[in-house]
Amino acid sequence: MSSTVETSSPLLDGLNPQQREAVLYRGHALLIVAGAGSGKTRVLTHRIAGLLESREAWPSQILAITFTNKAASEMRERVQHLVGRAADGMWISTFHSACVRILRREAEQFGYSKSFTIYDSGDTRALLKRIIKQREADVLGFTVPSTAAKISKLKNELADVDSYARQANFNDPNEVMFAQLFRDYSRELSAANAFDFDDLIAQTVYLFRAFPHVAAEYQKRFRHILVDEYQDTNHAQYALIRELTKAPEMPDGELFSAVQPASLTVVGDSDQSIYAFRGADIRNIVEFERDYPGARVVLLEQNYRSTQNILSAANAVISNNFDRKDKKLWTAVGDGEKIVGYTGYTGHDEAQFVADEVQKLRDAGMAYHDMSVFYRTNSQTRALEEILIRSAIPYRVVGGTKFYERAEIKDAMAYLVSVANPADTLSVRRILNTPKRGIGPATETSIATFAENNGMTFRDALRYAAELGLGPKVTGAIAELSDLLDEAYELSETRRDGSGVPEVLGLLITKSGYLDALRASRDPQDEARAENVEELLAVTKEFQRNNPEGTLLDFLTEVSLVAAADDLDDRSGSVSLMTLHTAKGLEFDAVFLTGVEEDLLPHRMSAGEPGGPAEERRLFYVGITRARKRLFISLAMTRAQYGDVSVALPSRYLQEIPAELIEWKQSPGMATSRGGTQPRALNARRDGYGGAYSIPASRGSQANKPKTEWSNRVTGQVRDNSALVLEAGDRIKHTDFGEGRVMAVTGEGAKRIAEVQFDTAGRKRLLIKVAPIEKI
DNA sequence: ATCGCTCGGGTTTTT
DNA sequence: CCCGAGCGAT
Repeated sequence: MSSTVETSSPLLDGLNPQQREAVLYRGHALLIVAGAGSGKTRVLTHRIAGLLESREAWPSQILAITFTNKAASEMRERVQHLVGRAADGMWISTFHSACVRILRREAEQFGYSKSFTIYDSGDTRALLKRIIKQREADVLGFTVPSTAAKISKLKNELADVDSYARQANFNDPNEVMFAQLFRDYSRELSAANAFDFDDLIAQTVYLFRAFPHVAAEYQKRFRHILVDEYQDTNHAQYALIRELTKAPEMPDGELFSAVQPASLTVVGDSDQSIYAFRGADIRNIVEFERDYPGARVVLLEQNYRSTQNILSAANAVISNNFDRKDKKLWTAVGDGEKIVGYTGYTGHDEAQFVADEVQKLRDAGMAYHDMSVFYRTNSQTRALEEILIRSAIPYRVVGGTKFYERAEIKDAMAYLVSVANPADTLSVRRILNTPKRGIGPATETSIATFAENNGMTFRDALRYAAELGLGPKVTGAIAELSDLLDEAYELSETRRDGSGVPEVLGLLITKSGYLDALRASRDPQDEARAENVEELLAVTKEFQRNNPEGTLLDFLTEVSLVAAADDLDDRSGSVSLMTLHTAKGLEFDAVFLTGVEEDLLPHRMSAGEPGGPAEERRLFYVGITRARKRLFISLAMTRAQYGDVSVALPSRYLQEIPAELIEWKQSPGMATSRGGTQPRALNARRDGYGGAYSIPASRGSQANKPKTEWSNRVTGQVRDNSALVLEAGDRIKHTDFGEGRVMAVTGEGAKRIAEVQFDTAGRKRLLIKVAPIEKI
């Protein structure tokens, strides 16, 4: 049914020929190989709008899948911009939320109830911990993380307990034990009416395979399926798409045989595949043409994001990966500035470089939120944060230890889950003695035993507190908790309309005494925890405002599926800090790639794995291609890890960037060449590296500056200068920068900032409260 | 049952 | 360095 969209349509304005082809092509399968920054979201949204405009599809017949909620809402917004309200009826969501939506509708078909809850990796770990202990599997060397990883891997490959057991070697006690653990885990999950992350996809595939009439419903409904970031799909996700793009199978043969399979559009870039560790299979995209014979392939190579210098660096790096389709990004915008490189003596030194450059960019008119700092591992944030705080640069860490992973938030959420899904024993156990009610492990066990003996859930066993033969105090505490959960349940049932979720949460955290316990605690951290719980209450109110019809279950689902990048607020006036993984799909005017060292990038854990170095190179490539105008690459010669420092070597990938593209403010060679105070071993190992970097002659003056400029001594001690009064004209002494004169003081209270002209280290902004300074 | 101490172990990336 | 587990004291 190939009707054509007029070539004069405004949908095609400003698109290059390849983009137009990708928008206009009509056929059963289309692969858009989209290099970084080549306008793939534009192509996808215009393609969707074209389908609607030409009446080839109703909104409800379109399913667009992304990996993050952020990408999904961005896509929805842009489609809305093109077609207005018609966007409302479309499914634009992540793999996970699309599957939750399907599973909630169909749960009863296969023995779940629609009130199932979703276990995050923390829940999974907690459950496995109990199971491993019960089976005493730890003596065989089973650990929670390794077991969790193995189960996850199997589920991503669509293996279940039975299929694992069938091929397991029963002479190997480890395999027997693992099968047992896997079985226990699966049993506990279904008893709790819960799915873990991997189940959401895998169970949907099972559902479709076991119930063809259910599958047929979705196969008929979705006529156009579009998948973003296809290179990051794992086997289960691949299988899900395959199921959805099959011709619907009818119980009695011919009736619907006229229904064609849905058309499939996938967009991806194998050079940006960085999730192999999570089961992503690059073959899904590489072999797409074989999977879908007759598929059209469109290549998008023109880049609309970065300068040519940045792209040339990216091209040069990625071309070192063999076994890839050659692809060269190019741009019409010109060379732009050179990449700036810097080698610090320590991680702190490197962080100071970042802070200084950030401030320079800001002074030149760039907004903080257009800059971002990337790193390979989350632990690298600490040094960066410390310096950014001192320099009074507003920043935010995206991802990392997330709000919803904090213990107090998980506690509060466990209360909500206990109300919404009483079968979820893990949650009920979690709140059983939180806050302290005098219910210890012994009592918990006797409740569990009672539940088992009487064939009821743990939650229901709480109703029989009196029959457990416990002391009056404990019995009363259990009954009180049970009553509270009942009361909250009643409330959630009667307030399904508007104010339900915040009211239920408010009731639970106040009447349980949880909030009061935090407030009354002597631990100063608990004050912040109480604030976090109140923050969660604010989140529920916000949720209810946005979803007046939203139920408690909807709220829990939404929270379970938020990802790191999702909460990135583009308009916050802060520099964002994130891992290279989180950075994928984002772009910034200025990007700082930090810690470009061996053992970090490539990370030492993956350097030895097959395909590891290639994947790490792609990660580096992803980082480079996030930058629009300015790219900074930095490393340190020594890196602190678990207390002591160790020598760091420049990453092998650094040498893959043509020397003429980088202007080193301090190259690895320079950093060591003046090394009177550097340990000898540091210089000795550098041989063979120094020569690879050209030292621009015009920058020679940099190297002659006194060493104090980038002192590597940064004290770790916490200080509080709240009492220090400074005003313009004062002389001060800084532990790192030496002496200087205060030029101006701005800000109030704890946020007072001094602008200081140092005698040798240049001009800096310092947060007075924490800066290591004294008046002289 | 709870609190606070010490000791030992583990350290990649995350929908 | 930061965490959780385990232990002893209250």
